[in-house]
Amino acid sequence: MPLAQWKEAVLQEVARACRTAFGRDPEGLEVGYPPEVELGDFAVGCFPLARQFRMSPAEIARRIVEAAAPRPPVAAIGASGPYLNVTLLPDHLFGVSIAALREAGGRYGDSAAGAGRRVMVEYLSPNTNKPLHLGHLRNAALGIALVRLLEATGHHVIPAILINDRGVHICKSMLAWQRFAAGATPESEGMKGDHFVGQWYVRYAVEAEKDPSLEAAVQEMLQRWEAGDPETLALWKQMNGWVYAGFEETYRRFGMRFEVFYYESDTYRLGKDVIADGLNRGVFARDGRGNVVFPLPEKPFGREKDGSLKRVTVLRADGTSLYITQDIGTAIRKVTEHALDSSVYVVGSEQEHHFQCLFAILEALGFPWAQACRHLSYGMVYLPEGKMKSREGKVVDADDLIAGMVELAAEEIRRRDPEGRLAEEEIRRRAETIGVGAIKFYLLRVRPAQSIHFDPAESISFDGFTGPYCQYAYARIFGILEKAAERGVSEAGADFGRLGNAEEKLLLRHLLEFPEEVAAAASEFSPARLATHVFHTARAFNQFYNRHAVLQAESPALAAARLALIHATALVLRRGLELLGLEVLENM
RNA sequence: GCGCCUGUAGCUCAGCGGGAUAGAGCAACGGACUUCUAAUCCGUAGGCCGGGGGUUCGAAUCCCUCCAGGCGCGCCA
Repeated sequence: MPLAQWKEAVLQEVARACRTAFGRDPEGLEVGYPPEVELGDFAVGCFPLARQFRMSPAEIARRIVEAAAPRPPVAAIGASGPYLNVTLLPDHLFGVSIAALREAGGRYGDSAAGAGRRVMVEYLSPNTNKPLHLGHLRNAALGIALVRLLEATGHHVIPAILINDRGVHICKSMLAWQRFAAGATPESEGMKGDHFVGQWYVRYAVEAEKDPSLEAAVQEMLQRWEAGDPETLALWKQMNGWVYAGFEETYRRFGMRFEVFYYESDTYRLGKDVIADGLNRGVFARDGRGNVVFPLPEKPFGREKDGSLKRVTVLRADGTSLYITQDIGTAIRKVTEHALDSSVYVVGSEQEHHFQCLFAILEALGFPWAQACRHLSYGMVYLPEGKMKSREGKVVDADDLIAGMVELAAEEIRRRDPEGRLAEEEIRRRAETIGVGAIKFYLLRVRPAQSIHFDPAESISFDGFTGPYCQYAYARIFGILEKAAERGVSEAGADFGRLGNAEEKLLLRHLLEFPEEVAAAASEFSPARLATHVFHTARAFNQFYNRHAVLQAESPALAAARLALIHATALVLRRGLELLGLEVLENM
């Protein structure tokens, strides 16, 4: 981590000057950056020293500068009010940093904070009665990025999905198909399986409006399903099979990957034994109606109006289970089957209370890993008209959105290739990477806690703070590297002492900060933080690119140094985008 | 009623373990392609950082309070 090394060098040099000036080591100093790169590479505010030396920070800064006798890698220390601005020798700063970065290669930015820890990340909980929508894509984008971020920080990550494949809602599409489809299949209709089934779910709602008796028929079907009626199970399996085939396509296209699939039809019976055991041990209690309840600790949950502890019902009096019953069972099953240290749930913020309860219960049951479990909560995705409601048909379908974005990207590619040199296959390949990347970046660029107001016009933009902007910067660098090879320009003989203009310094700073940003994004569960940094890096490159020539630089030694700098930039952009779940293109 | 989240430029957002003149992107206006890809860059304009109080040498950032919006608050999932 070269950045830590530079900061340490800065602190040591400041400390040395401080000893000369005051005869004592400074305490509590931190290294930051000056507001303008021209002022220096690093900055140290002298505020913490005011108490120590009983002097104004500005006066302390002045005296330290007076006493400074900079040694490599420090080139100069200047004072600006209460701040010390430290400039490093460019051949050290650029040379060492770039060498370290190139050495790390595709693993630059990785760390070992989570080494040895096994964590399951569960994301996306689709229902098998309708296709995925925009909300699922936000969930997926966050899940994909979180998996990669945790891996980059040394965790062993097991990506998992929980599929809601049973219940009344599933029976509705089954019933509608049975009554009205006349044997139609996805194949016969030429439809993607999940869309095909979703169509019958919608049809049910339409028909139930006209014929209230369908409600009872659905309940009956659910009972047959629970009783294990072979015919019902066969239909259920067939229709779910169609849906899974459709989902598979969307998973693949959006880059979702799951190692473990949990099905609610398997897990919905779990948890009862644990609850019985907890009841015996006094973790749970029975309320007046015979329900098994868990009294929520006052600390985070507060109390009821009457002063009693709030509680959640974990098992109904009649012994039937609830959502949380099976979640308790599934959580334990996950840990025991995969030897986990912790479990992460990527689920919408409307379930925050549910997960707080779940974790509190697991902790009360005495599971040591409960404290390490986390809920990555994210806000809603609103459409211009309001919240997405699948039953009202006001949704943005995931497949439609992806296809639309890919098509827009293809149009843009064709517009930039008026002579039609690109093969159709190549256009499609690029459009896929750009279109999907645009969606992912759009969904990741704001903090998870923020709700997203989906703006169709803005979401299809490829300019500014977008995925394609970052991908474009990478492609530009790749173009230069390609041309360098053609022209026989290499990085050999690079003189890093010639680097150091404002654009180069700013770019290098972003490269140096990358590892910290990756670590922070992982520990804060905030891919948005990394998205911002990748964008800033791409922008810093574009600014450099527009002002300075690489291959046509004033001297071969400078050209070689710049080549090394942009090569390092490409590595950071690629890795950063990769951690966000985006792919890069060598040509756009 | 209670809990959590959110409130920063016309719009969408970043910054919020306090520190130099509050930053982007979009939209608007004006510039830059004979030169490594203009999906780019530069410039102009646009802010009582929701209101009020407090802590501090210093507050968008910490504390209190109020206002507005969202989500949730045992026996739905």
